[in-house]
Amino acid sequence: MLDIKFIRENLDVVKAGAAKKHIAVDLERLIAVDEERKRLRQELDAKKAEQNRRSNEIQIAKDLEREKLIEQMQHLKAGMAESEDRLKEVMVEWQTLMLTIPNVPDMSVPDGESDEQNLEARTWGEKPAFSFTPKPHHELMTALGLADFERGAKVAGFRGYFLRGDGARLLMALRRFVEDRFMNREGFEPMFAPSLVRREAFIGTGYLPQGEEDLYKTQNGEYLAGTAEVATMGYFMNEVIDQSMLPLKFFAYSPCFRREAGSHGKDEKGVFRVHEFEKYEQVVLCEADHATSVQLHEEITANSEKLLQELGLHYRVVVNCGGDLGLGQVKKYDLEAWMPSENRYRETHSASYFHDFQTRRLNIRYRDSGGILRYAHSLNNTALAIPRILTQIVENYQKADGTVKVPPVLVPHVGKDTLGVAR
RNA sequence: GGAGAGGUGGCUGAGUGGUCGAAAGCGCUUGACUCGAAAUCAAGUGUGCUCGAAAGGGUACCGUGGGUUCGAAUCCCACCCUCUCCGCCA
Repeated sequence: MLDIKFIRENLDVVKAGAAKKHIAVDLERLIAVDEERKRLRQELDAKKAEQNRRSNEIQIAKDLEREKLIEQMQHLKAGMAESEDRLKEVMVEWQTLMLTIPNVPDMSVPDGESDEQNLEARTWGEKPAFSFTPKPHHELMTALGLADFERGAKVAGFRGYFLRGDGARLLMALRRFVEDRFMNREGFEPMFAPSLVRREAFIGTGYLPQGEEDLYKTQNGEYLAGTAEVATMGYFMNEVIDQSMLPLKFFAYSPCFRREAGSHGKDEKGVFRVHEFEKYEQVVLCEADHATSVQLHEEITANSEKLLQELGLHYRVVVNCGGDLGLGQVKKYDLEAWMPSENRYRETHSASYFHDFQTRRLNIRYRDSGGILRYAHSLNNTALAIPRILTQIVENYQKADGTVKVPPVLVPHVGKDTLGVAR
C-alpha cells in the first residue's frame, strides 16, 4: 500500500508506475473518494464535537432542563447516523481502491509487458556441452527411479510426485547444503514458519485480495502459503521494532502450496511446477532508506548466486521488466539456471524489494533516532526452492549413459557421486 | 471436541454508565542536585485521522465488529485470541 498523501502529491509518478507495471488503476476515482472521505470525516468530527459538548451539559443539568437537552440531542443524532453510514461506505471503497494501487517501480526497471522483456544483467559459468541430446529432467528421473510421477498422480492428483531413492537423497542433500550455508555463514536467523496462515498476512504481503485463485484455502478460512515470506513478514505485523534490531535477516523455511491456477498446460511434466514443495526463503526488514534496501537487495541476490555457483549451475541474472513485477515490488531480479532440454534459462530464485509497501499494509514500524515512527523496508529472495532446483541439477549433470553425476558439493551429503547406480 | 477464566498505554495493574486517553507503580526523556554516577526531587512521556504556517485545536482508539444510551473501557450480541482443566494426538 502506498501512503495516500504520497499518492495525492505524486499522482503522475504513481500513474506512470502503474502503467509501467501494466496494471490498470483508477486514480481519479481514488482521489475523488479520498476527497469525499475527508469531507465526511470533517463534517462528522464537527458533529461529534457538538455532541460531546452537549453531553457534558446534560451531565450537569437537572430535571426539566436536562430533559430538554436530551430531547435536542435526539434530533442532532438523527442527522449523524446518515453521515456515519455514508462514511463507512466511502471507507470501504477507499480501502478497496488503496489495495489496488501498485508500488512505483524503480527507474532502473526496464519497460516491458512480460518476462520476455526482462533484461539480462549478467551470466555465470558456461552452458554445458553435450555429445548427445540432453533429456528432460522428468525422463531422467523416471528412468533412474528418482521420481515416480505416475504414482504421484495416482495418490496426490495432477502435478503430484514422489521422490524416492537417489531422488529423495538428492533433495535431502540439498536441504543440508543450503541449511549449512545459511545457518553457519550468512548471519541470518533461521526461522521455521507456518504455512497455514490467516488472511491478514496475505493482504499485508500483497498476495491478497487479488490472488485468491492461486491459494488453497481451508474450511476454517486460513490459506496455505506459497512462500514462507507471508508468515515471516506477518510475524512482525502491528509491531514497533527496536531500531537496533535492524536489519533483521531471516532464513525462513516452510512447506509451500500453490494452486497454479491459470498455468494449466505449463510445465506439466516433472517437478518444475508443482502444487506442493518446500522453500528456504531470505526475508529481510531494514530501515526505511532506499540505499539500504538496494544494498541488501544486492546482498541477498549474491547469497543465492553463490549457491548456484557452488552447485556448478550455469545461470543468468535478469532484471525483471515492469510488466513482470508484482503489485508491491519496486525491483526484482530473477536468477535463472540453464535448462538443457529446453535450451533456455528457467527461474530458480526471485529477489525483490518493496520499500514500505508491505510494512505499511502490515503496520510494521520502528522508531528512528529522531523518535519518529517509520515503516520499515522489506525484501525477500529465494534461498533454495526444492524440488525445483533438482530439475536443473539433473539435466545439467546428465551423462551419455543416462546416469546423472552428483554435483561435487553434494557428494558428501548424497553419499555417492552418481545417481541411479549402486554405490 | 467439552468446561471454566480472561484480553486496558512500553510493562505490571486499577477502573462496572458521565469531567476517563484512562489511577498507581515501573520504565523512558529532560531539568535540578553532584566532580561524575547512584539515590532524590520536578516536569514531561501513546497512536491514527483531520484542521492549522506554527503554537495548538477537533475526533477516534481500552482484542475485533455490531448494538443499547443524551453519554460506553464499563451494559448487550457476534467473532478472534490467550490461559487452566478434561479428551485426543506427532
